[in-house]
Amino acid sequence: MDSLIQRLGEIRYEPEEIASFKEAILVGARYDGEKMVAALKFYDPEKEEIYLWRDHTGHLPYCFTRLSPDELRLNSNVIEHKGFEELESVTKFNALKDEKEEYTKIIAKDPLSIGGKSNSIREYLEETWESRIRYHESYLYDAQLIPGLPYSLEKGEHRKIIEEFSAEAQKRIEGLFNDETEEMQEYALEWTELLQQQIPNYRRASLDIEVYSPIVNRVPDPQEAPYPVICVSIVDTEGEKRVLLLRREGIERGDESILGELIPEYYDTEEELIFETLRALSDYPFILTFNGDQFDLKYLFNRAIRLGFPREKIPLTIGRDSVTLTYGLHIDLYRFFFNRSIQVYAFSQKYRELTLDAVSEALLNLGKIPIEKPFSELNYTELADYCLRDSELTLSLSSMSNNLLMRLITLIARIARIPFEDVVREGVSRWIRSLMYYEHRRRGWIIPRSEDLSEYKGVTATEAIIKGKKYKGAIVIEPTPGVHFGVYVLDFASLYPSIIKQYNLSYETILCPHTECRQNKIPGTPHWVCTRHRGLSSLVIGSLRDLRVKWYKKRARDKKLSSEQREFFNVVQLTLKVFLNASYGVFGAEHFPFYCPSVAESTAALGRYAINETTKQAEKLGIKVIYGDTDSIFLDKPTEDQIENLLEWSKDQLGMELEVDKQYRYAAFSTRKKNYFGVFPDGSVDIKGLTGKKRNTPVFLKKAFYDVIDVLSEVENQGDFKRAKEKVKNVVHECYTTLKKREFSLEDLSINIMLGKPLKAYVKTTPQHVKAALLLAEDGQEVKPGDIISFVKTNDGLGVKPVKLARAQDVDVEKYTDYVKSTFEQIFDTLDIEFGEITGITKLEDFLL
DNA sequence: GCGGACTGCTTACCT
DNA sequence: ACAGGTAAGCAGTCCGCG
Repeated sequence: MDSLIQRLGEIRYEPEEIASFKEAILVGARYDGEKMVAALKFYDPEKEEIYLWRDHTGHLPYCFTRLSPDELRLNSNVIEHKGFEELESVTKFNALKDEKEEYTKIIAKDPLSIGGKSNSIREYLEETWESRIRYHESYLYDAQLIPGLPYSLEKGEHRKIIEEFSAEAQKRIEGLFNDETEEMQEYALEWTELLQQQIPNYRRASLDIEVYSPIVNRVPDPQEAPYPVICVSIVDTEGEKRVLLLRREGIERGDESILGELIPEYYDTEEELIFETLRALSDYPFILTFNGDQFDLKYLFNRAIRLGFPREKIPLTIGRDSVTLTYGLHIDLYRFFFNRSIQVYAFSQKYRELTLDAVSEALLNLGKIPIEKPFSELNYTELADYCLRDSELTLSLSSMSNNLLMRLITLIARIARIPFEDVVREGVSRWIRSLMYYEHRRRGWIIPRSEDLSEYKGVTATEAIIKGKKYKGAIVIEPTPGVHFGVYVLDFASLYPSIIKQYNLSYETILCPHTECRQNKIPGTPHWVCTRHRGLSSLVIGSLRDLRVKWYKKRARDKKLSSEQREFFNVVQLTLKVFLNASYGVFGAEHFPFYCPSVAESTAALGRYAINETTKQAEKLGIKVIYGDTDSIFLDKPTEDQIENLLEWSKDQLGMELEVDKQYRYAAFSTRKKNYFGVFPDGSVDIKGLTGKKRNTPVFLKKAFYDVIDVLSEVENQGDFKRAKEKVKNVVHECYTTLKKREFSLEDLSINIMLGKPLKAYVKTTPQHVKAALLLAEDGQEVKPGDIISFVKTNDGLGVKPVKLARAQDVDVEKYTDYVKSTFEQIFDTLDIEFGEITGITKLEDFLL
C-alpha cells in the first residue's frame, strides 16, 4: 500500500497551466481556493488535452449595497471582516425603476467572505445585491467569457476566436430580420455567430464499476463504501475497451470467448485496482458515467479513502451532490437525461424510465445484459461482460446521432453561458437565469432581488381553474363530439415566446413606472406594458424564437444542404426549442430569480385572447371550430380560401404567425377534452390522451386497443364505418371473453404505475400502487421513487398484489372488465353518432350482447 | 352499519 | 425545482337512513 501511495504522485492531478495555445474550447470554470482566483478549463481538440488558466487580472468577488461608503465604514463587521478588500462607488441602472442609482460595491478577497458562511459580509447587511451569485459564474459574466466557444491564448491572455461566417449567410439572416428593430437585428446576428461555431470532437471515456454485495438486491451505500470494488470497465472514443477485475477466492473464469478480443486485467488487491482506475480517469479530458455523481465516482472516492489513500492525492473532488475530476470534466449522463426539458423536448419522450437500461433500450435499441444470478455468484467473464456493456451503453448514448448529446451540451453552454458540468447538473431555469445574469452585467444593470420584483410585480388578477394554482392558464375549447372528416389543425408557432416578443413582456416592462404606459393594457387583465423601452426578455426570447422559426428550422429541412449540415441545424433548433419552451414557465416559477407572476399571467391571458379571437374570426368566415387547446384550433372542412384568409387575418390583426400544423382524414372526439384520435391521409394515427395509450394500461388491454385503432385507421369514409364496427366488435369481444376465461397471463394483466415519492411520504392516502410497493418492500425488495410498480388487481387482502407475488387465481376479473369498458368507451363515445344510429348501442355491456 | 355523494390525492397525459 | 388544464381511479369523509 505504501508504494501505491507513493505512486499516486505519478497520476496527473491537474491540467497543465500553459502560456499559449492556438485554439481550445472553454469548457469549465471554478474557484481555486488555494490560489484564490478563478480557474478556467480549456479543451484543445487537436491535442485532446485540458489546459488550466488562472486569472491574473485581479478580479475579485463582490456584492452591492445602497449604503454609502461613509455609512458602510461605520459597520465594523464589514470593514474589519478578514476577507474585506475595499469599497467602490458605482452607478448601476435599475430597470424596475427605469433610472440610474448609486450603489457601493463591496469587494472581498474570497467568495466565502461575501456569502456562504454565517459570518460572511452579506449577513451583516440588511440589503445586498448580487451576493448570491456563485463566483465562477460572476467571473465568467464580468469577463464576458462564453463556455462552449473557442479561444486562443497568447502570453497568458485569452481571446475569443470567432470564425467568420459567410457574407451571404449574414445577409440572409439580416434579411429575415428586416422588419425588426435594430436592437433585435443585433441580437439575432450575435446569436447566430455564437451558434454556428464548429463543435469539436471530444475525446472521452465512460466508466462503470461493480461492487460486491453480500445481500441480493441491495446496492451498497456509496457514502460508507463498505464492500470492495470488484470490477471496473472503461470504454473510450478511440475504441479502447478495458475491464479491470479483482481476484477473489472461489470465482471461476468462465468462457472468456464471449468477450471477443478483450482481455480482462486481473488485480490481486483492490488497492491496485483502484489505483489503476484513478490513473485511467486522469488520462481523459471527459469522463462519462451514468449516475456517477451519486454512485460510481462517489463510491470510488470513499472506497479509496477507506483503503487509506490520502484525500489530497485522489484526483476527484467530492461535492454535496456531485463528484468532479481534478483534471478533466465529469459528465453524468443520468443527470442530463433526468432533466425534464431534455427528456421531453430534445428526445421527445422516447424514454420514460430513468435507468440506463430503459434509456439505452429506447434510444439505442440495446439494453443492459440480463443477469439471472446474484452478483456475487457471477464468474469473472459474466461480471466483466455485464460491466463492460454498461460502459459501452453510456459511451454510445453520448455518440449516437452524430454526437447529438455532446453537441446539445455545447450549445446549451453557449446560450446559457455556463460551464459544461453545470449544463449537465442544472435544470432549464438555471440556464435561463444564467443567461439573464450575463445580460444584466453586460448592460450595467443591477440584478434585482426577488423582493424588489415581488414588491411591484407580484400581483396576479386572474383566478386559476385548478385549486392551488396562482393564475389562470390556457383554454381548451369544448370538443364537438363525433367523427369529423376533413379536419385541419392550425396552430401558432411557439405561441408563448411569440407573445413575449410581440407584446414586449419582461419583468421590467410589465407594470412599468411610466404613467403614459398605463393605457397599454393586456386584454383580460388589469396589467399594462411599457411603451418606452424594449423589454430584455422580450428581446432575448424574441430573437431566439425568430431564429428558430425563420432560420434553423427551415435550414434543417432544406434539401439543398448535405444531410450533415441539416443535422447540425436540427441540433441547434432543438436546443433553441428547449429554451423557448421554458421561457414562459420560468416567470411563473417561484424559485426563479426573475419570478414575475404578472408576466406569466399576462402571457397566458394573451394566449387565451389569441385563440378566442381566432375562433371568432373563423366563425365569421363560416368555418366550424370543433376543438382547440392552448395554441391550436381544429377546423371542420375549411376551404383553401378560408384557411388562407384566417392566416392572413392573424398576421395582420394579432401580429402572430398562424400555421397549418396538420390535416386529418378524419378526427374523432368524445365530450372529453385532451382526448381524441385523428387519422392522417396515409392511414397513420394520432392518439391523444386515450387510456389505451397510457403507459400504465395493462398489455392485454393495450393490444386490444391498438387492434381497434388499426381497424379504424382503415376507415376512409362514412360508409366504411359499418364494416369497421363489426371488426371492432370482434376485437373487443375476443378481449372480453379471454379475460372472463382467465386466459391472460399475469404479465398481460399487470398495471404499471410509477412511484412518485418514497413510500413513507404517502401520508394522506395509500394508492394501489403504493399498497403493492409496500408488499414488495415487505418481501425484502428495494423500492424507490422512479420505480415502476407492476401489480394486478386481486379479490383478496388489499385488492392488489405485485405481479411477482401474485398467482393467477388471485385475479379479480370483475375489476378488469370495468377497465375494458372504460377504455373502449372513450372510443365508442366518439363513434356514437354512427354506431348509435344503426344499433342503438352506446355502452359496452349492451354492445357485447 | 352501510352506501352514495362528495372532496382530495395521485398519476399520466396535453399544450 | 418552467407553467396550468384535464381525465381517471381510488382513498377517505360526511351524511342520511325512523
